[in-house]
Amino acid sequence: MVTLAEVAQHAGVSASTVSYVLSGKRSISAGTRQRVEQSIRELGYHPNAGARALAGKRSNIIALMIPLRTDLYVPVMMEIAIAVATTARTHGYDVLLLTGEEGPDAVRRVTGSGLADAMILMDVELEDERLPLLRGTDQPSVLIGLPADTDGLTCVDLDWSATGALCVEHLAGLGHRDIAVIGEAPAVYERHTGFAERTLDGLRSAARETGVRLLHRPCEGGYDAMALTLARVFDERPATTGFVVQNESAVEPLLALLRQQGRAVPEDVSVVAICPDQVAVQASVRLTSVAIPAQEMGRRAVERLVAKLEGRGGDEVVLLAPGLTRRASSGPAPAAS
Amino acid sequence: MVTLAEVAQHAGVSASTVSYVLSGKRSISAGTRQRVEQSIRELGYHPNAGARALAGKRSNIIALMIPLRTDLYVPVMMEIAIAVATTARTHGYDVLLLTGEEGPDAVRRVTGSGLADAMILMDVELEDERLPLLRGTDQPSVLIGLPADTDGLTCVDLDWSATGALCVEHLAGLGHRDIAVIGEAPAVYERHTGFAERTLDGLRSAARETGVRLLHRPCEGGYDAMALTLARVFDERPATTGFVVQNESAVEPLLALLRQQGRAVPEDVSVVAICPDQVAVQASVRLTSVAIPAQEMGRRAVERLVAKLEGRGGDEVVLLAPGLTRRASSGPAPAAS
DNA sequence: ATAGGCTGTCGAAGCGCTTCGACAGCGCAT
DNA sequence: ATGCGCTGTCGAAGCGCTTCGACAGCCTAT
Repeated sequence: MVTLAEVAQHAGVSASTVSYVLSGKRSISAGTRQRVEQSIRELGYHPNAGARALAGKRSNIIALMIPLRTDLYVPVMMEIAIAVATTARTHGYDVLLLTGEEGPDAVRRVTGSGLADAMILMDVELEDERLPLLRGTDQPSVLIGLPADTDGLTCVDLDWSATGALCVEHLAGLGHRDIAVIGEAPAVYERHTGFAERTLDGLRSAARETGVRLLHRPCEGGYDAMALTLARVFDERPATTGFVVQNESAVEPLLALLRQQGRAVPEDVSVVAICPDQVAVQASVRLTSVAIPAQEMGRRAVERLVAKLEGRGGDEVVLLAPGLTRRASSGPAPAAS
Repeated sequence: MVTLAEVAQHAGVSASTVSYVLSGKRSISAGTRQRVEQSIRELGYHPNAGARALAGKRSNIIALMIPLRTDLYVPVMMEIAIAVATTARTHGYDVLLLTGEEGPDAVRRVTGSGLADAMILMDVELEDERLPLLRGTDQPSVLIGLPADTDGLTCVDLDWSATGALCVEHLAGLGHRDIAVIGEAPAVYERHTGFAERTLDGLRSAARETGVRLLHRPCEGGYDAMALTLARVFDERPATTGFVVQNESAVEPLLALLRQQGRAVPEDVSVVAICPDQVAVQASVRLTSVAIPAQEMGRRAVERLVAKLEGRGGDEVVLLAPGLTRRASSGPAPAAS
């Protein structure tokens, strides 16, 4: 393994000079710089990460804590993770992957050991047990998701409340008066995951304002669960003509069931999904949807974090504005029969 | 930040003693050990990762290189990544997340800087450009996937050839004589991803042995692409009664289309999928499937890697035996009309 | 009683880097 | 011609840990 000292010797300068060439923290004459850079290339030098972290007091690593559960929004999580990794690299950081499994201990371990300079937390619950630790340390962090109390925290999230409202407004504008919401699995609500509850708030208040009747039913993914839920919905509200689907894995089952029951989309029933665009366009009916901007969430989280690491900017809550794309699954409400 | 020296002082011993308590590399009297452990707890000490890496010449980090593409097998990738992270933790390692984006450079960077002690590569192509680097370094690595030449490499993968064979044998055993294979997207074959080609080999040789006619068609995910592919299949081979689907995101569209065309599953047409079990049971017809054991692949990869890091065991190719689970989507071939 | 071997602990060196203060050499203003 | 401030480079200290050799004290075999 090539060391700084070897590079220095090869270039005929001192170790500190090489270090300054690398960091740019002091001015170096053009000639020296070139000689050093040449030596670095010739020897294939890579600075040793451990030594760097020890001497420089920063590891250039960002920890990313992803949920252990694979039941929820897998493609979204994956996309966020990849966006985080890619964006981090463009800022010179690597990403350490932590699973939610260790919980608060992972936070303690990482901050305590200097393994990472900062962390990004996903799947934040309203009263997350990791939050007190984050508030109690001076290590920068960013949450993807919004807890109940954002005081002293930096958060990046889709504006779920506005997302919910957008869905209802779209359907209401098309004349639908009875709307059913196919929600996330019950476990998601029990866990008090912020986005689910906020979406519901948005849906409800928009329903109130537009005078629409709203029926919300949590639903596991999959065909059987959806069949059961759908039967109950039409049982309770036979006049339902609009659906808002939040659970990605309930979308295709819903469409299949509606087709099977002879309800045409969008002639008889309109469907709006909250899901990544890719899912919306690949479905059996091209779905009117509000996109979950996973990539942007990951990117923005890293950018906020890097800003904090560089001393720019403090705590802030970034809420991304939702956008609805109209596709083939929504249309005017059928004339009342 | 608490240091080793502070712990030592607090416990009334020397720094090296504390170090030996932590590492267990020399015997320590019970009394001393207890006093040291007590001090560690009281002070909330966490060893500094950088210093440890520098002095100990190992970072206790495993690098995991995942594909940048989000078009392929996302849930499988995610599940593997999580299994890797979890298993690594049980062996005392953390996981660094690299995206394929940097390609071979990432390998150089990580091995050169001592950032990670070892690496796991996913999405390995038959002639992967990262392989020469791996062969040329003494840093241990494990591939998830099988390149053309496995000499000097350790690989973990599902036995895709046997997987393909299993699918055909199952359908042939049920009396199907004409089988269509809905493959991965064309891009996957063009990239020469090993698993796709190997599966095809397995399918073909089993078809030869069982005297079954096989039609293979690559297919993008989504409803529209599937519709096109399906039309072509029945056009070319009207007598097709069996389907093997490798592309996860083509499964549900296929089922919907068959239903729409009045072909009952499994009475008229049988479907076997190659996908994670979760997908198979959540589909609109519970699918007969060969599972992709994502978790086990991740776990096994880490275990091989840790073995190599500890000097146990050398290169080895681990092929996991596939298992077919019969569910509701396959049945006897209909009597020839 | 004495030599030899353990066991448990310590001090010091060193891992490869960053960074601070020092200073040589230069050009400029006086 | 002298002094001053720059610019570019260097040497040394130190980051927090691991590990090696040394050695004190004790037990066992002679």
